[in-house]
Amino acid sequence: MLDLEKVISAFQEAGFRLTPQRRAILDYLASSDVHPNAQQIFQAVKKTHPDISLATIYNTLGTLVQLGHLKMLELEPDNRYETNFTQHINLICTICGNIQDLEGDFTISPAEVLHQLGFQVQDSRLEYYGVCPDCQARSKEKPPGSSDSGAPGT
Amino acid sequence: MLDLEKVISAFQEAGFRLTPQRRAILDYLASSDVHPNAQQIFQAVKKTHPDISLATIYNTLGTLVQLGHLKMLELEPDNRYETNFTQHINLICTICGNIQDLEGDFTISPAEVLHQLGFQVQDSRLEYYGVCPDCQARSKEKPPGSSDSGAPGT
DNA sequence: CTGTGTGCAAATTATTTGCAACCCT
DNA sequence: AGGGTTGCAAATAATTTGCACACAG
Repeated sequence: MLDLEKVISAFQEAGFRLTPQRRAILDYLASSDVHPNAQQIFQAVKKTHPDISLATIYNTLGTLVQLGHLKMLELEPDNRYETNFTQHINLICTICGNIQDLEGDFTISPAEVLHQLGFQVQDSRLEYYGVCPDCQARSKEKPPGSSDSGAPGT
Repeated sequence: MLDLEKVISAFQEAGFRLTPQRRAILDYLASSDVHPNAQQIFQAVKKTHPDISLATIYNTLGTLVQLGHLKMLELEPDNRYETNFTQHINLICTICGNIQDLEGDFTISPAEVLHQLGFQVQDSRLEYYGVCPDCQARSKEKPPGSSDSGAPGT
């Protein structure tokens, strides 16, 4: 899923070093099709880097999210990360916790999902993230680059 | 948004008491069109019940979620709650944090959202929660009502 | 050398839990 | 009286941060 080469070059172009720890995290993300949380990544990377700390995991994940190569899925009780940036649906099993990607647009109905994949939809959640009209207007008042602009971050 | 009478009777039919604290929380939820988090509810209810504790807020919210009258929105850095159970889209502004409900089905495109509401979509998230095929098969092996059935939860 | 990145440990924050007192029925 | 409910405080747990050392450019 994660394009290792692209991420590595983007990483370095942005002025970040590709340390062994970061490389190991990237390798894990590139090799797995799961939607891991920080702990899972930590445990996996510890096998080859026993001294790595959770802080490094979080640092690297944060950097990857900033660079746009990783997406954070806010899911109780912790956050999970995914490398799939296509418009897709996450099918989340409320019993086993498994998350499956369903490629395609958003127009597929729960009934179709059940018919095609056997996934029984009980609930759904759709969110659009962006800039509301008020904040758009507000950003036009002050030219961008004013002193106190809050970080628009994700 | 929240149907006070319905919730109150459901509350009592389920064997829960309608205490003044719970009543105050319900009143707040019924009166506001925001998607509050626990802290906001806490602060609001404290005005009339200065001694109320956060634990009571969480208890009540949990009960309401169980009874199906409240929906938890997992959003960093904390959870928010909404009373809107219709199929709708949450428009979340990444600058001011405001959340607006957009009624309707899921087929409206980001371009349409921008055109109709002026909300500039940067990212989206769609999740279907339910039971995956494996877990469906597993539940058929043991007749329902076996000893260890995990709570399917939200 | 210089500064980025790391590991460690402490700090922060949201949420949960144990428990004694309380109040409704 | 009795059990659900509360407030308080302590416990959990995920994530962030401060800092000194390590290492790469």
